[in-house]
Amino acid sequence: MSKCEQCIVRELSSLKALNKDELLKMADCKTSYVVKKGDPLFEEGESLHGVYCVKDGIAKMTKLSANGKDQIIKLVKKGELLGQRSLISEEAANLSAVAVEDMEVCFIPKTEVLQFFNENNKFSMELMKTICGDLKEADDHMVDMAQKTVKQRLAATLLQLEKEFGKNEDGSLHIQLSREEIAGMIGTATESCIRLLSDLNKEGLIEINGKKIILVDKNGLQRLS
Amino acid sequence: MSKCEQCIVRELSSLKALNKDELLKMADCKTSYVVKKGDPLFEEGESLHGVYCVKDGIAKMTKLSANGKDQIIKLVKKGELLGQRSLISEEAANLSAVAVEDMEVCFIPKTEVLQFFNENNKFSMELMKTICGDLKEADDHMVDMAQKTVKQRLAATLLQLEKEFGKNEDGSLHIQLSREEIAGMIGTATESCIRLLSDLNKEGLIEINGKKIILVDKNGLQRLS
DNA sequence: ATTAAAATATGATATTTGTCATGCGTTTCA
DNA sequence: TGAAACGCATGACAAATATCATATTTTAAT
Repeated sequence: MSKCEQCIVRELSSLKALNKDELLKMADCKTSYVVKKGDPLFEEGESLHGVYCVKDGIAKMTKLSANGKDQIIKLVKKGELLGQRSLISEEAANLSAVAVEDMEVCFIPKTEVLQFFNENNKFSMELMKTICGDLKEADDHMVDMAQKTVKQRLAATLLQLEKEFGKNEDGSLHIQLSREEIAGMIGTATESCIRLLSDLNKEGLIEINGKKIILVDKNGLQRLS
Repeated sequence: MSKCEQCIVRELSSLKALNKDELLKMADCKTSYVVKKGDPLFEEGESLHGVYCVKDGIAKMTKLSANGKDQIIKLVKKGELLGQRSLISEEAANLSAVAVEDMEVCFIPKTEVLQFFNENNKFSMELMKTICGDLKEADDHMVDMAQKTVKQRLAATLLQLEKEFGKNEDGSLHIQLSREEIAGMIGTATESCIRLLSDLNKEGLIEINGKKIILVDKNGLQRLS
């Protein structure tokens, strides 16, 4: 069992507020998993018995809409925690979490997290700030959803993907999503998404090579969004 | 200065977790306001120095979009708190709060709320649960925004308005919003909103008498949404 | 290596939604 | 009290987006 004390990604989440004793305790009760691309960590409606700390890889948080399409609410990357809200609310998961690329995660049981939460003020404050940040983001996102065109949302999403997940040496987005997933992020039909990507390509704002997408004219994309 | 101890609306929010001493302390430092319909409590970008407790009336939380339209994120009614997120995040307000009808509110300074938050575990837990609830709602709302048609969102919104704010003796919605405000809730153009209300009227699902709206066929609306 | 399945791409078309113009009744206020 | 501003309503049209069909390419499985 690896030591949480030496785990770097811990520094990126609320867990950075934990002290040495708490880290030792956590190392004792956590379990590590590997989750393959496409596999779920948990499903909407499931009741969670702890939180997941993402050591590596990326997950998408999705919700199934009435018409059968998966809407992607948020992408979660290395260092972030999954399932915090359900834990606090004492409710079943509102969203599903599915690996977008192979992941390494640690599962930390509910009892431990709640104990840290109750006994370590700094930790609870950090956790709250994270959730408040999610709320702000969700509100902002909602305005975009309601008021921007699909093309504007696509441009904004591409910029966000590069900013949040970086790019490869060849300049292409590091995170590789299917067209269907991109459509699920911006809230549109897959065909529309493909079509608009083609448009952006023709307009010289991006460059498409199969699954690889390069943002050629970021200022242009910014102006568009 | 009225006593918080005897204030009924307090029971409806996280403030119900406060003990007698804390309530006495709060009564000492709070200030009461009357806010007229259309007047703002605070504006997006402003930094808040406390939270507002709504004693009576309704406020809309809005965000101005790039194209100049006000998107309504949430309606806040008697018993709810305003500005909690900004307080925890230590950030400027992300949304504006404007009275939709005449309001009575109490302002509670930041220092007090933070002290309760740090010293009263039950209070902080309640506050967190409220914010978690807001987050869940925002996520759900986002899916609707992305995947439902304007008409479906209108139907859902009308049902929500009746459920949340009740109806008058004549069966009409108690809360009176302008067409522009309803459009701002569902994220569409005012004209589209008016047109779809007319449609629902013609289809016999609702009945319109000027500003009064009666939900005639709630099952029908439910099916639609 | 070959076939089946899935993802990507594009055209044609229907539907939804936004925009602009205009009219009418109410409210506001100088 | 009369003009101006505003909210509501509707038509005409344009633009955005979804849907259906079909082809091509890529990926996965046997």
